[in-house]
Amino acid sequence: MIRLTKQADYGILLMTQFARAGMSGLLSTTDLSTRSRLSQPMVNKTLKQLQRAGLLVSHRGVNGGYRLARDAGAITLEEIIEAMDGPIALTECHEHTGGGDCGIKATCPTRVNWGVINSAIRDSLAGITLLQMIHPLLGSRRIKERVKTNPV
Amino acid sequence: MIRLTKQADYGILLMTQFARAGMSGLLSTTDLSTRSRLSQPMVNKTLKQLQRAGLLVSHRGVNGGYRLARDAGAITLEEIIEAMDGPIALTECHEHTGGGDCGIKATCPTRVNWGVINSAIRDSLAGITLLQMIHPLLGSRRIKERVKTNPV
DNA sequence: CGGAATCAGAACCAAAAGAGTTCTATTTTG
DNA sequence: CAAAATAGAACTCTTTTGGTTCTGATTCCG
Repeated sequence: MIRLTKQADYGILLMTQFARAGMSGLLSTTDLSTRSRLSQPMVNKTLKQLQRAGLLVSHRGVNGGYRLARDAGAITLEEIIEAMDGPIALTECHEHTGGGDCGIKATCPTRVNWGVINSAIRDSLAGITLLQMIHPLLGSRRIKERVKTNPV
Repeated sequence: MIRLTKQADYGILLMTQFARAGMSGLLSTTDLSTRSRLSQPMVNKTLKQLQRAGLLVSHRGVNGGYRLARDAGAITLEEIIEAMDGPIALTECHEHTGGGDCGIKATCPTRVNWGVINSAIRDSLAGITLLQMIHPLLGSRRIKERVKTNPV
């Protein structure tokens, strides 16, 4: 089953909370834990990962918390998912990071197609911003139209 | 990490072998095991799943084997992947089969977007046929162009 | 200055999923 | 009937995922 991990799901959920709070909204782990009904340790872990990926900035100490590192319109689903789950690539031989090598890379006849497929999927996710996620009707109408008129 | 399971990978690999053999090519488990360097039990398991999904037809008995149920141009990656891995849906609440229900389905603000994203990905995979997979340069040039001019 | 609140990072454990093998039918051919 | 092949299920081992816990560092505020 091709599916996002729960981690990535949580990441997106929490990021939309930040998006609603705006650039200046500083939210702590406990804030978000009550808002999202996720356990505090889970929220904590997730936020730390998003911070390490540069999507959130942190402020320690009393009254600390996290806030968006960039405007919600400049953060895409692709970034959030990659921050949580690692590179998006359906096949190992096409990871961005270039790790896998199946041995027949140079001559593999289907390799070229996989590259295209992977980037199609990445582009789909890179085309959705946090801002669009919190304005579903507006965002999706635009996307739906594009998809309908331009099937891959 | 968003990734195909090995099962799906094997499924695609074996299906391309059938595509090369043509509609009338009858291949047995042992044939494919030697061709693909996969273990015989693994090939066996994979082919059985593809048969159950209606992508291959089987012939039992001596000199038996499998062959394509349809023309290679009429079989898509989406079908193969769904046959092996189950429904393609990044989020549980959007499975084709309508299983998951998170409880806030009716009001979930990001639900609409996920539907769009999922179908964009499904469409990407439904747009690639087995025939295109065995003619990589031809197939991918066409797709690449579409993707470039029409980002989702 | 000291304690409380908050983030940082790593280690750890249990549950679930994935990968692969084995075993027992059933069907077909010669 | 024997051999060759698929059909289907069960089973084990490993890896991944989901989640918690523990220790340490930083900042604010009385």
